This record gives sequence, C-alpha cells and structure tokens, in this order.
Amino acid sequence: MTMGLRETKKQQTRAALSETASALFRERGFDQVSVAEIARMAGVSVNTAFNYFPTKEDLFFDSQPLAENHLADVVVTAPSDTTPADALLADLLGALQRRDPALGLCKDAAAFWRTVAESPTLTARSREIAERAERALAHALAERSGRQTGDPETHLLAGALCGAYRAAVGQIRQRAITGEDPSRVLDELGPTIEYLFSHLRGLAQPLPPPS
Amino acid sequence: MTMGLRETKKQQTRAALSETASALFRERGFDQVSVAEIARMAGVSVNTAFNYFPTKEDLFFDSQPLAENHLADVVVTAPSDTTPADALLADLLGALQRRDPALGLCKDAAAFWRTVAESPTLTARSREIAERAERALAHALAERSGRQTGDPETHLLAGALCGAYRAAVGQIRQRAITGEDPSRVLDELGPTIEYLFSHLRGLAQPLPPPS
DNA sequence: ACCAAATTTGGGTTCAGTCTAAAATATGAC
DNA sequence: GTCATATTTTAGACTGAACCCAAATTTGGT
Repeated sequence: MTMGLRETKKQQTRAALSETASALFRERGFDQVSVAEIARMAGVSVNTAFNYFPTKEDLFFDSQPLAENHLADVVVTAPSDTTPADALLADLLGALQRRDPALGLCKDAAAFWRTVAESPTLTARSREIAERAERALAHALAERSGRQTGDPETHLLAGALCGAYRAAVGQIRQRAITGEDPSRVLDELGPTIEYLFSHLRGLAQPLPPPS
Repeated sequence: MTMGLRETKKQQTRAALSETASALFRERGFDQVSVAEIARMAGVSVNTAFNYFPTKEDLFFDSQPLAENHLADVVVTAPSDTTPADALLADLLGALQRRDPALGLCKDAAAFWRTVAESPTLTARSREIAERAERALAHALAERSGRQTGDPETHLLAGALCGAYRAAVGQIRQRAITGEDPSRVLDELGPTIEYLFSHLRGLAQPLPPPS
C-alpha cells in the first residue's frame, strides 16, 4: 500500500517526462519538438520515454486527457424522462456557461486547443478519440433503451447526435482560439445550438416501428 | 495538345507506381508494404515515388479516390423543394440499391474497405476526408439557404447530417466487410436509415427565428 | 547536334518507433 | 549487510516515412 521506492521513482520519471513535454509543446508547438529532446531535458533516455508513452501524442495528451466517455456519461446519468438530445444540449450549454476548459474558453485552454489545431498529428488523434466517444455513446444509448449493443439504430442515432455535438464544440473552440470573448461566444452560438438540438429531440425517444 | 513524350512518360510512371502499389496493398495490406518496395517493383527510385505521391496514403487512395465533395454535390443538385436530409437519404438508399462500391457492396470493394479498416493510417486518412466532406456540405448548405459561408448554423446542421450519413455508411461497410449478403444489408439497414433521416428532415428547412 | 528545362536519381538527414541485449537498480530473503 | 531475483533503464542498431540537395539523365525546341 505504501508504494515502495521503485514505484515512487516510476511516477517521478513519468511526471518529469509529462511536464517537460507539456512545457516544450506549449512554447514551441507539437511538431517543433522531438521526443529525443524531451527525453534529454527530462534526464532520461529516449527508450525510457517510449517506455512510458507509447507515442508522442500520448506525451501531449497526458496533461489534458480527452474524455472519451463524456458523451456516454452524460446520457447515462441523465434523468430517465430526458431525451438524449436534451441531455447533451444541457451539457453543452452548461459547459459554455461555466467556461469549461474542454471548450477552450480560458487563456491556457485556448492555447492548448490552438496547439492541437496547428498539428495534423494531434488533430488526427482527437478525431480518433471523437470516434471512440461516438461508439461509447452508441453503447450508452443501447443500454438506455434496453436494446442490444451493436443495434444499428443506436449507432445511427449516436452518429447524428455526436455529429451535432462535435460541430458545436468545434465552432466554440474555433472562436475561443481566435480569442473571441466567451460571453459573446455564448450569445452567438447558444441559441443556434439550442435550436439545432431541439430538432434532434424528436429522434431520440420513439423506437422504430417493429414493422 | 498531343501530349509530348515527356508527358506520356510521366503518366506511365505514375500509373506504374499506382498499379504496383495497388496490387501489393491488395495482397499484403497497407502496413506490410513499404514505399521503397513499391518503387523498386515499379522500376523507379524512392524519391520519384514521393515525387508523384506526397505520402504513402496517396499511393493507396489513388486507385479508389474518396469523393470528398459527394455530400455537397448531392445537396447542391437536389431539386429545390427537397430538404437536404431527404436528398442525402435518397442518395444513400440509391447507393445501397445499386450496390455502390463506395459502400463496399461488391467483392473487391469489400476487400478495399477491409484494407482501410485494418490500417490505422488509412482509417485516419479517411476520417480526414470525412471532415473535409462535412465542411463542403456546410458550404453547400449555406449556399442553398442564401446564407453566408461560415454561418455557424450551417456547420451544426452539416455536423448532424454528416454524422448520421457517416454512421450509416459505416454500418453498411462493416457488414460488407464481414461478407454479409448485400440484399440482406439493404433489408436490415434500409428501414432504420429511412427512419433516422425522416426525423432529420424537420431540421433542415426552417431558418432559425431572427430573434 | 546542342542548349535549356524538366525529371530522375543517389546520398544524406531527421524523426518516430521497435528490438535486443546488456547495465543499473530496487526488493526480499537470509 | 549481502546475495539472488525481478524490474527498470540504457545503449545501440535498425526500419520506414518523408525531406533536401546537387549531380546526372532525358526531353523539347531549334
């Protein structure tokens, strides 16, 4: 339980790597920093770096991990008389109002997402996460409606909801990156988002006719 | 006009690269073939290969290019009394019935998409294309509704429509890959797709209240 | 046949990522 | 404390994608 010296050192090494990586990426961008450089500055060999972080991207997202289960959680924890669309809408508006860092609505979060946007590799990784989030959402929707996992209907529904959600987040982040005022973003996008999701509402609850 | 020897040779080289790549990829998969090998078998240097195809993925998708403007085209060319959702639905069902290769609904197309699915790199690339397709769709929607490009509403709408479309195509391709009978796929997914898009219909036409 | 422009090539370099075998280090038993 | 064992770290070599340059080749026009 007390975690021996071995375990402690491992955590230190890991933290050292993650932190120096984070600092370097922040000041120079993802593609302008090599893993070798990070390892050197963390006082460790390149092999050790790859031992803790299988890819360079993992080194980046360690400090600010992308929550791939967020959408599913939102839907699962929503009260049972709420449609998935409404649950996601509420989540989005809430995040907007509380200036959630995941949306880039504060100085350093904006810098984080700018770094992501500037690197094709990181953008690709975040698309991958989004895809996993969509699958998780499909799973959650299936659970909620008592359907078996893998039911095509839940996947299509998840696709539409996730597509809308991602587009909304994308618009928000884009504005956050360009340094737009958060409350202006809220005013500008809030109604549009609300409008869109209100139309998505109808598509959630009724199961398709069993024909 | 007649295309001199120079141009002819270029096309030959290009074709040789594309074809040998295609053959190698088909029989061994994307990651099990190196650009060096392709170049060698095409009787050309590695540098020349990269001269014609900036990345290895381009070498793959040259034979079966992903149409990143398809969605936009569908919406643009649809009769003006049709909603975008209906246009996309019709396109999808049409492709399903005519066993469009883009859906993997024939032997070699299924193999193509299996190869894509088995390679993280190729999957990433196809996600990238999908994103561009979504942007193009947003642009087309803006055009259609006389709005200015970049209007957030069109982006959100495109996100939802594109999300649904992609999920549908994903389901179809997955079944095609596992060798399911195309007409069974149609029976199984057709109604679900129709159901989903019919609910998306309402969200297309009415512009948001000007507040 | 010759010159200029375009194409191809060889060689070199960087960087991510993998592998193996050898050093360094912690742990537990005595 | 010391020794055997397990774990971590390291050096070193290697592959594959991708970029760069300068030299060699080929082609088009004359």
